[in-house]
Amino acid sequence: MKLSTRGRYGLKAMVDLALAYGGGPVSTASLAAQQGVSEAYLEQLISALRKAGLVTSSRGAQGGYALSRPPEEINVGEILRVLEGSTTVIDCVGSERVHCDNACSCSARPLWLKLQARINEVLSTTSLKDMADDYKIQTERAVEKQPPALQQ
Amino acid sequence: MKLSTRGRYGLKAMVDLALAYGGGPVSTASLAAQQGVSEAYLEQLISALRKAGLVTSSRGAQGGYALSRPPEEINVGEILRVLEGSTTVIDCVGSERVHCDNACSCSARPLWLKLQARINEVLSTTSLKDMADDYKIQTERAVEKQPPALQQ
DNA sequence: TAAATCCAAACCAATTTGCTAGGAATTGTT
DNA sequence: AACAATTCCTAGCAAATTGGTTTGGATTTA
Repeated sequence: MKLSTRGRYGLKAMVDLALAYGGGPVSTASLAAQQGVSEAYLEQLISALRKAGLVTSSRGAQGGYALSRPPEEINVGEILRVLEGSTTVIDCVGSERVHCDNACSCSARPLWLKLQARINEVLSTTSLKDMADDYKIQTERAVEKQPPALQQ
Repeated sequence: MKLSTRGRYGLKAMVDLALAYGGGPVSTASLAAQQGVSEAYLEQLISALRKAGLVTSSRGAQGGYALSRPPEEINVGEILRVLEGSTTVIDCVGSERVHCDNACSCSARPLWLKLQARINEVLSTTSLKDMADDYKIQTERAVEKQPPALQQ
């Protein structure tokens, strides 16, 4: 039931893009640096997100990536579905109708359906904006506790 | 985020034991036959559940396994935790306090906590009795739709 | 034209998954 | 006492997955 590093790194990179939304494109180098993951690996993840239409890219010097839509219009479920392949806890409860020949007599099916419904609820109602906002509040609070930064 | 076959087979075996609760012990052979899984493999799963104290065993001929407690006192979370090792979607949100050095600055942490809370809610409030009851209703309904069985 | 960047594909090591195989110990039945 | 049914224990193994690295471009812009 674990999420893989793809989901973790990739989602956090998307939050970074949400925080930078409106500004210029962000390079993989800078995204990777923030998480301590290799640029090449993160590039693979972002590339998948681009193919799925969630981010746009601009090539060449000063290029990079940006969200293709405003952060409030991208939810976590979409992102994780791309990165993890699927967000279902078991194949036979997905919308893709993976056939399970004894679905109607499976003693665990009601549980899987209920569990998946709760998961989907969280994933579909949380947007990148929500995450970015949470993060801003979090870091603001951390700053308050720090001694004031030196003024230039 | 997928559950493994351990969780699926093992949990369904536990439901079978719940349905047989009060009667004599059930052998792995009969548990395995119902799911079309090998006896040897299912044995490993049940063995883990026994070591965790969820089932009791009686050796020798006519032996087998039984729930160690009434079905309403065993919840799904306990079972899956044994079979899958853990039911957390990511290590740093478990009760085991796996250290994550940037927990307080992680932009995804609020999401993981929320997601995990919903999952835990389902797993801790669903008992084996609930599953067995659902299953009984399900099969009764199936029987209604069938032509009546021959009377002896 | 050189630096920065995206893009694609192959390759690799380690781990996990999903089993199989074999035998030892225990217990009810005959 | 013999035996058949059963749990119990351990080891091994092939395939898939994970978590990357490596290589080699292709493209764009300062």
